[in-house]
Amino acid sequence: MSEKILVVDDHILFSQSLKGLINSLQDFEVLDVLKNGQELVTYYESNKIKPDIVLLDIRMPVMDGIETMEWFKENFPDQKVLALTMEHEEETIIKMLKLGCRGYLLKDIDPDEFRYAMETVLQSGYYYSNEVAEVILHSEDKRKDQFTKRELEFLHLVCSERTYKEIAGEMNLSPKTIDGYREQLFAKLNAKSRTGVVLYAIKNKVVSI
Amino acid sequence: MSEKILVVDDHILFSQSLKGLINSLQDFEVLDVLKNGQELVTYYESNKIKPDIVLLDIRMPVMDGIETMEWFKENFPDQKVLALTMEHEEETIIKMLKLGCRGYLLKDIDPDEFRYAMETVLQSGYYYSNEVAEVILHSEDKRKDQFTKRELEFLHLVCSERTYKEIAGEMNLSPKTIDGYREQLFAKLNAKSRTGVVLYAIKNKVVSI
DNA sequence: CTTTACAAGGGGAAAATTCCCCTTTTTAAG
DNA sequence: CTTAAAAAGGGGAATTTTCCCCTTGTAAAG
Repeated sequence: MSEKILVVDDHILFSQSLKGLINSLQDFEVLDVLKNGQELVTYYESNKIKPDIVLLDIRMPVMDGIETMEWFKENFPDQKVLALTMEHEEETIIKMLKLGCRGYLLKDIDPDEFRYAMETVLQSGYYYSNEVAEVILHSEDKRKDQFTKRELEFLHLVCSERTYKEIAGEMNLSPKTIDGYREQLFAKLNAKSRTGVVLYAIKNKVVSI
Repeated sequence: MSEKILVVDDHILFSQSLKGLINSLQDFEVLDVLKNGQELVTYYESNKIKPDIVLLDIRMPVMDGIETMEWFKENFPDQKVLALTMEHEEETIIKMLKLGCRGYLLKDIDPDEFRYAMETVLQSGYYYSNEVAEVILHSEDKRKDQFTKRELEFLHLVCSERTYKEIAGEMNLSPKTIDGYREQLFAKLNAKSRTGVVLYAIKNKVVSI
């Protein structure tokens, strides 16, 4: 009896190719190939066969992987979902895992490991590649470097063309306090200029533009 | 007689899946699957069968797609190469085409169109998807707003923690000249601070981080 | 109780950025 | 030929950012 797989990825060439590969694996068959989270919601809302595993990309238009995981958490919290993506950014990995994702696969995984990952999830419920395990291991450490509420507020304003004086006005603070926050961010981010802070914030997706 | 394809992509799951799909197409067969430009150079330097088409990803470690195209231009200028990538950044598209790439495929192409693209390249030499054709059509317009060579050089250095004085040293210019360039960028980008310039450059993917 | 973290703030000044007024030379397009 | 663009650069100064030295008060944890 075949394990049923649903593939959700907007890169059609990839998803169709992957369908071929999965169908060539003994014990696995692809139920359908969907292009985004919205199509998946529609699929679940119709009386179609539910899959054993959902392979879910993250970067998709209309409804992305994170949003889709949020929907699963609320509607089908036990559905086994494996992220399958190029995104190896820590924040994304942690977020997906917290939302109940059973594993996180990068697209450079080889087909044997891919098959092993699916089998592991079906048997024990979770699969972590070495890279992802590293991220989880170090994520507790990283938490120590998180920003305070006020710092984060300041950081968002720093990533704009406002002068510090203007930022002080917006936050109802003295320019001297702003200078204090600037100093705190410099220390935390090992930055030596506002530009450095901005580059860090955007690069690490603390702030989006 | 089958058309011979070489797949160059570091995402193994994708490339192995794609191999399966291509091999399932009548008249096509995959010679080999390589992980980066360096592996491809090694392949060409050995006495192996040359492919009819190379499917080449851009973002790869060790030797990327651009570098690989440069190698082809110098060593096998007539080799038919199709870019196959997620990168829909205009600068990248133009660069690849200028280096002799016969077509530029995005990974959200469907398998039928994919097959048609390969057939078109084999027959007439070139294939452009609608999206890429748009880029080419508008790239002449855009050139009017493009940065000069020196401005671009400066812009990349601005998106760093170097002081203008340091940038002047790196570009072998006077700080007054740097100030001139700063002014030029401010005018072109309607910016009023270095932070504004940095935000624009990153947002519009003129500079990547 | 002490210590730490967070929030808010000060004095003073050096360094960096921005601004405002220009210049000359070379090259390419009309 | 003229004009515009690109490249390189200058004097001078105001504004902003960064730096270095601190402070107090509150809340939470040990």
